[in-house]
Amino acid sequence: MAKKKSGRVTLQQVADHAGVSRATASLIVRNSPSISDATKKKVQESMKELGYVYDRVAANLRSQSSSTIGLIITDIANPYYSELLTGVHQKLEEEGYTVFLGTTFDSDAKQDKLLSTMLEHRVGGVILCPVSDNSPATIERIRQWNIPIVTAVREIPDLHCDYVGIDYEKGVEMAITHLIEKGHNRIAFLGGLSDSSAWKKRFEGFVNAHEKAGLSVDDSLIFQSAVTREGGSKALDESLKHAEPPTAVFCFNDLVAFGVMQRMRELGLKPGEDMSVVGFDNVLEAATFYPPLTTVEAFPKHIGINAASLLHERIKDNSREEQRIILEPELFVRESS
Amino acid sequence: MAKKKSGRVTLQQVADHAGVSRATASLIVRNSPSISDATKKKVQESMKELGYVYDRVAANLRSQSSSTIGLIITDIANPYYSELLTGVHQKLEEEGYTVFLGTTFDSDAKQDKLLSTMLEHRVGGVILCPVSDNSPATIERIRQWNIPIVTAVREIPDLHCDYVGIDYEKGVEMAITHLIEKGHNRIAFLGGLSDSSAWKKRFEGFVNAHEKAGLSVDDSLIFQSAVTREGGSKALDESLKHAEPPTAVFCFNDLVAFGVMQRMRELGLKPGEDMSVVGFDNVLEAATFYPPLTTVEAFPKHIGINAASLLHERIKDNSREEQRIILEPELFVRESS
DNA sequence: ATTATATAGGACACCGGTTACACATCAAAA
DNA sequence: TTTTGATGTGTAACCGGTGTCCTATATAAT
Repeated sequence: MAKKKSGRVTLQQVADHAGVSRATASLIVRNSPSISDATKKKVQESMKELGYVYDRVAANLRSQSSSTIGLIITDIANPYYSELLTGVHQKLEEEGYTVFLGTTFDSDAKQDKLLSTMLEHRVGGVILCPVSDNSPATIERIRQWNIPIVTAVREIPDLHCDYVGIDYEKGVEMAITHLIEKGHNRIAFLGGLSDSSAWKKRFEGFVNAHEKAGLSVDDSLIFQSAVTREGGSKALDESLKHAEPPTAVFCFNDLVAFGVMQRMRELGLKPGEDMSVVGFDNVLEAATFYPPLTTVEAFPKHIGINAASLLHERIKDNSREEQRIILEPELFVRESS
Repeated sequence: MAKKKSGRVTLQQVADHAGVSRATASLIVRNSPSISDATKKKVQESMKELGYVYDRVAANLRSQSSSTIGLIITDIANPYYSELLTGVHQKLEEEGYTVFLGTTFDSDAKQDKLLSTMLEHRVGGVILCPVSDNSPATIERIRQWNIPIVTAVREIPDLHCDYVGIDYEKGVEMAITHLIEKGHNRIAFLGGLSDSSAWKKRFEGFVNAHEKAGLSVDDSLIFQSAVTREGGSKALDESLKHAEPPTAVFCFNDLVAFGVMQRMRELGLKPGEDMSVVGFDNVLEAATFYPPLTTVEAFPKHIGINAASLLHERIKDNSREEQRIILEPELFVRESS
């Protein structure tokens, strides 16, 4: 928060310099058609000469509009989110929005604060990748503000708003079915926390695939952990302590899978040979990891683009029917399985 | 850009509801000491009841201040920048700033547009990771605006402003000296474009290390490429066409090194055995790649934190002496060499 | 009782734009 | 000649806060 006695050139100064009124100058910056070419040119020259910089903030204040949107994600260190961010940026910059970025590190409190801050900054709307457990208070606040909002990646239960995500259940089912077809029947589920909705959806897919193959799920092969490389490493250790260790592991996401595979190598195990590993997300690194990771493409960039489009639509008409876009996942089989 | 006939609650409404003047209410949101506890409480209750949201934009307009800063980077897909971003965020959120993010993809035109947009949004200052070649026009514009600005990662020649970076020359020298000590004397330099200042600095380090060891640099072992995985892959191919191929390669950065190592495996070569590879940056992935990459730590997060601090200082006093912070690089020897 | 000094709160202009509306000018239509 | 309408520009209020200055009341000091 800082003071800046800026020597900012104002529209008034431009108008004075060009010998017109401020209103006329204003019409020119917004290139209104009802201005003669002569005055237009005259004023534009004054602008250049004085080094005029348009003040979008003042303009937005008066016109009750906004040219910014907020993007709230959980962690930029996760390439999944940086790809999503790329998608959002790409789409919204086309539309002339500038993006406020905030990261929650999966903390509800932080998310709450970010939402407030962004509102205070008059964002036109928000794309929110919610934390894993949202307090009812947060949900209530969002609902009351009635600001254009699109959730992405994770859905907030009970909050009815636009949403973009993929069919996690189906994605996991594809991955597990693939492992079962490869002959595995003791498949572990590593990583994630079972109280998050993201985990629950994945788990349903996990169960479905087993059921369709006539197998039953062994609950003792479920190992929760933080959704990080380190979490994956620890979860693997736990799973290997099992009396009858799994022959294949499904990881909550690619980050966890990387941790698992790294740990396997440390223990002298070869991913893909001694044990199959599949991940979820298909971040760029998945294809270049050694061995390349079998994983489910989760289209982060597409999610970003779609979320941006939905937000743009909603900003134009906040009362329209709410929309959900669920992208179809895709399995990429590589050498880790 | 969107219109929103917001049902925003204003300070006036709060004041009316509480039976005080707008000015008094204003003093309360800024918790001025000269307000009695009774009225303070009364007004705060009105705020809660009406669901008042502070309008930082209007406040900033009047007080000629800003609570936002702009961060301009070249590419979020590069983990180096996402780590830098994390550092910036961490520091500036402490100070109460909100961050506008923009990515240039190394295009001067895009950078120019982003700078304008951010100025129009009244940012209090900008942290700029400049594109590799800045047009003189851009430089002149930045200079004229006289806005608090800190450059990071790359320096802009002729633009005198605060800067945070590392000692690239020394970093490369450490890496090359390491290779020479391992017995290599035909070392290739892969990736990057020789007209960027970042490339030139690295090259100086490359030359210095050779000179100190009494070796001469073979210009035919320099292969430029885009600073991406694909670029690295192609550069490696080129280098292998050489009549007398190198026994070790130095890569412009880790991304290039990953491309190089991936390509090596495709060709049946083992990084670290058939050919040594070193990178630059030490992104998180470097330690978990297979084989783990020998590389020079470039402290992106620290750069971010330092840049944020410098910017904060400069915003407080734009006329102070310009500062440069050059961090010392550090070599991480791993299995790729 | 009178003056001095805080203390609490109000009135009003202002930040840099936009907008509704009024007004002047000039050409074409009646 | 008067009316009509289109075109181009000015006037003044307004967006939602902050800053400056001023007044009313209470308390303390003389």
